[in-house]
Amino acid sequence: MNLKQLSEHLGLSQTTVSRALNGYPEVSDATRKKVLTAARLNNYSPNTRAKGLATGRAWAIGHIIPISTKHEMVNPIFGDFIAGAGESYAAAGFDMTLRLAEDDHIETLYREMAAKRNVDGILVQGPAMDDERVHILQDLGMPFAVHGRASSATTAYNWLDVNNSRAFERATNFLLDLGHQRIALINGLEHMDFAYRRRGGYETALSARGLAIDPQIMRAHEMTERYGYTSTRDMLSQPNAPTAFLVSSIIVAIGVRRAIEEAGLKMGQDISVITHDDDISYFRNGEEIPLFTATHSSVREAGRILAQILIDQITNPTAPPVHRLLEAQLMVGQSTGPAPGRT
Amino acid sequence: MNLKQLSEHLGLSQTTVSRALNGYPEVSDATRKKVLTAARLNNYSPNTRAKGLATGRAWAIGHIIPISTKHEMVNPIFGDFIAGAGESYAAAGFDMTLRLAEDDHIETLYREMAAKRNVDGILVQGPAMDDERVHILQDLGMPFAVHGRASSATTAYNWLDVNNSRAFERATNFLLDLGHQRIALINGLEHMDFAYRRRGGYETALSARGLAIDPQIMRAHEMTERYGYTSTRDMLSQPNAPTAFLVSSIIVAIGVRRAIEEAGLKMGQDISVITHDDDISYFRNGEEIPLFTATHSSVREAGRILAQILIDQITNPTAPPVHRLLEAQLMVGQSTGPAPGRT
DNA sequence: ATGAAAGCGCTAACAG
DNA sequence: CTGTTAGCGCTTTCAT
Repeated sequence: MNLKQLSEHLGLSQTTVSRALNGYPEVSDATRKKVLTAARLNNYSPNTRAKGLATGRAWAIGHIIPISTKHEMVNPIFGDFIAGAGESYAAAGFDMTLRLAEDDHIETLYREMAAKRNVDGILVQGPAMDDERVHILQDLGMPFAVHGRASSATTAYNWLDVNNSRAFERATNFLLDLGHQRIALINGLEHMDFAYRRRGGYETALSARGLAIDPQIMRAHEMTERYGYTSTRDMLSQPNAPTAFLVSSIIVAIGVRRAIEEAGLKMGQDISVITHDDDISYFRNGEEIPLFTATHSSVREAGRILAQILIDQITNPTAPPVHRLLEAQLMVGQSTGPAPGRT
Repeated sequence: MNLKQLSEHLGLSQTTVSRALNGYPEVSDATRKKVLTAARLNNYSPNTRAKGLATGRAWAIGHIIPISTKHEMVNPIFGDFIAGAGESYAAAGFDMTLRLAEDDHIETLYREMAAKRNVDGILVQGPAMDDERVHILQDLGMPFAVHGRASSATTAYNWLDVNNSRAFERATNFLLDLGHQRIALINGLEHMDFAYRRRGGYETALSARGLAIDPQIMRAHEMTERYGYTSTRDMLSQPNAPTAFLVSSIIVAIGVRRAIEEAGLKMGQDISVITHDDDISYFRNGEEIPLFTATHSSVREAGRILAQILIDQITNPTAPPVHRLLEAQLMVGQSTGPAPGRT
């Protein structure tokens, strides 16, 4: 059933029916009611492409997932984020268009999407320190919003981020307060913005207490379980082994915990571990790992907010960019114990 | 730059330019060459909505993710699957439209998508035993393909699945050959088709050797780490505890392993564990868990194949439905050890 | 308050 | 081989 058929069925013009359906004021209440019920009864929904062609809007938001670094997709927070974003999109009548792209084709893809006009805006995930995507999108005049921040960008743009440096500074202080002197940092790749900031917070806390930054107990790598395992095992076998670990991802922490167990050490007794991740979707039902979580309850909420920001931008292109910095909230679990000999 | 502008720029009609671009044979080679280079130089890409409106095709495939059971999104195989599907889509010029839906709104959503005509087909993931989606889509006349199978469906449809029952039968036999008599099954929710089939394979193998099916050492639940942990701990504390575990997901296996370690048992020595998952994306860099993997190398390949099947169906709607059953390949790792006292 | 008609950008008969 | 023309289904002036 299309608009023409519906209008013929009602004995009205397409115009009136369209206006009634879209809430224009110049339609009488009686006709509007008739139109709305008829539409419902006949299972009428406007054809998105026709509507888009007429309005110059695609009614879709693009999410581009880089595939060269598997990282993004596998990240357990990914699912929650797009679940939240999807809620906002659905409420506003937008679809979510997913595209997978090699890192080195990203610019071509953006240009193509802009030309094809099949998305009204793009949501950028996992920005690197000097992320080029921000510049490209600004260039293209394509509305966008970033989950995280791209430090290199100079002009204003829409973003939402967790306060990563503060979170790691507080986590480090927390461990220092417990008496730890050797705190290892097992970080993500530090060309990524979030990882860079996390390291900054860690170093700030150490420096503030006059402690040295020791590269021997700092690691940065793609966040896999294996990475957590090997780096922890490696550091534990060093002469001056760390007594605490600050871990940048819950996935990595699985490996960390395994290495600790294999070394015959007891979590929360011989050793302390704090894991930071934006969300805990993977372990939602397990409380054994202490966590920072964003105060806005979860990454899902972040997705919802950021998507709304992008929709607002699309709806009102002249409005200034918006950004939100969420504070992480410390949650302490059983495996965060005091430093050895300080029980 | 749109078609009109491009054609004016070239001094040709829109028709000729369109034909040249779309590879129609009745265009001279000279003109085609001219058109193609001009298109490239001017960064021309056809407007998807206009093209869709004219062709009656949306150039998009829908992936609907149920959100009531978080399960789907979090599942690590999810990412690989859509990565593979995305490749096929991109090659054929299709976009991927993602929608999140509550389980109980799925029919409404399907009807709406069919009416809006913003997807040409739907890819169904994670089918349950008596999945209604197959029937609804057949009803709507919407092309679709299923990753897995919906056992209840009587008419033919497109699907691709791993041979779950054979895989679990072989895994069970493998453990039986090692001398195990008490093999626990830690399965997914058994209203899901894959879990139902897996249990079938397990029971077949036991029955073939005249062993009893013991509900005491069988579990079925949402596949979380905690579930693996608690159910394993529970079963290990039973009087006649299992000496081997057959686990239905790599995530669950993390919990299983933790419970085993906590019980002071040694993997591959006191106890055996076999984990089945369609893919190993999460632990791609870790070899410590034995796995079945689909012979087609990975779920990514499955996504690629199934997407292509769907595209073929859309392109040629009269062709009969296609299905593929992939055999799992047994891969044995260090933690699959002999039964206790049989070294 | 309602309708007629133009047009969004493209494809696909139909002509030549 | 190339061009003219009529839609695809909707929104949106412009009339009435």
